[in-house]
Amino acid sequence: MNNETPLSTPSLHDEIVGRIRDMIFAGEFIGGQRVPEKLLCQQLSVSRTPLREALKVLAAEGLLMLLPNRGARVARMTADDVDEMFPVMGVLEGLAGEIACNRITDDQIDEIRALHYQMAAHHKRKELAPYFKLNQQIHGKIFAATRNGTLGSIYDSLTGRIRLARYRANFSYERWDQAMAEHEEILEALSDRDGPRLASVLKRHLENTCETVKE
Amino acid sequence: MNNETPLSTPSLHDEIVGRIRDMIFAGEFIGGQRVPEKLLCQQLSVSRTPLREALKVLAAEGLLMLLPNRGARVARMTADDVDEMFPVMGVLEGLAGEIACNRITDDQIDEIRALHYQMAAHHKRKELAPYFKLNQQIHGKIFAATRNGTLGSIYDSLTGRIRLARYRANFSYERWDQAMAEHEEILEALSDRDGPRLASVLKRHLENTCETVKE
DNA sequence: TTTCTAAATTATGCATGCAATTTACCTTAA
DNA sequence: TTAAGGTAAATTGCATGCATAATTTAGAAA
Repeated sequence: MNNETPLSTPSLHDEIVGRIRDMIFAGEFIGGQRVPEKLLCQQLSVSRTPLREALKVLAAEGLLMLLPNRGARVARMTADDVDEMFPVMGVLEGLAGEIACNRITDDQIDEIRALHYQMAAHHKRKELAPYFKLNQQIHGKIFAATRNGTLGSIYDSLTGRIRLARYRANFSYERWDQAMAEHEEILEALSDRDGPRLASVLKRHLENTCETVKE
Repeated sequence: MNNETPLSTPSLHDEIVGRIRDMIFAGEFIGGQRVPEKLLCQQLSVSRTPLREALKVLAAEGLLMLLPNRGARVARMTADDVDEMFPVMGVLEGLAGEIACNRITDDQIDEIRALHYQMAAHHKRKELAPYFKLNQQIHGKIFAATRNGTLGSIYDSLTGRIRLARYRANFSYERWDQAMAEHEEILEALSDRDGPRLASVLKRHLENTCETVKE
């Protein structure tokens, strides 16, 4: 028994859900291959019951496929799936932009501005990974500023599933520069609290992202 | 052991999820009161393991609240929750209208037309329950016509949660007439495959619905 | 050597049992 | 009579065990 982490008292299965989710995002079992319960039990040092409960939840989230009597597989995202998701993301981002402009506080704008400049620095130095992380945080903060939990959780779920698609296929520096320019505009629209403009920039920005993701 | 229903072979917990969902929608345990596992086990004649798996899934869907060591409760929808959900529904309906107009087949329009006239008949006779059912089916068919599973499942999830709110508070016949008129327009726009118009009608229609639901 | 079949192994689905936490009840004191 | 405390019952969380379905492996025939 290795004590990787104590797995503190409150609700073990929730903890497990989070851990497996992280493992999925870390790409630990890509390829849509079978994930034996026993193996996960050993890795997380829990028994099968809470593990199986966690698998059900993750399947409901769309991160896993559960085939009856045939175990769990990481959901594989097809190009069609991604095509389906982007228009939905588009209207959600647009709505988030509108609402955020009405509700965001000055402090929140400052936070986003800070992240933005950090991100710009990473862009300048062509540091892709930290750029992506900041990018994600900024979009997350915009959704947080809407103070609409429903909107936020749907967005999180969609971005999570999109992360399953192994992308950055035909990534180009040109597109990256474009994305960065769009982010400048996003920050401007947000500072001006110009809802319609923010919505339209976000939508355009997403279409750009979509093209990048879709190879 | 009563054999209420055979619970056929393929995946018991899925069956349970569906059944409990139906029970929730049927309003069997409203009020946000504790739902003892044992009781459900008896009612569904299953053991606790698959039942608990089902509860986790329903909690992930947002239909149940799971308090650690304190059992499951039906999620109670506050007015704020509904306020959050409607703008999201709005953009989703709008998007669905746009996409549906591009993709819907003549046969699908005919199906919706048939449902529409049935619904109109129920409206004329002031038969509320069948009206609601048809209404729901029509909106469902519009989403189905988009052939966008992501969009459809998010919509289903939201409508499901809205159904938890005990509404028809200040229902008025005037509003009902208005809703019916909007449905006429919906059918027209769909027949003309006029995406922007359909999107705008659906949005207006939803705002009307929203007012009705929110008392 | 290849392929088909069948047994053995493994994994999944569900039921049950035990420990821990919560809830209900009852006693006791103010 | 009410409030507080403690004990008992019930409920939840997790582990384990057994039955069934799936997969792998071994063997035999072509």
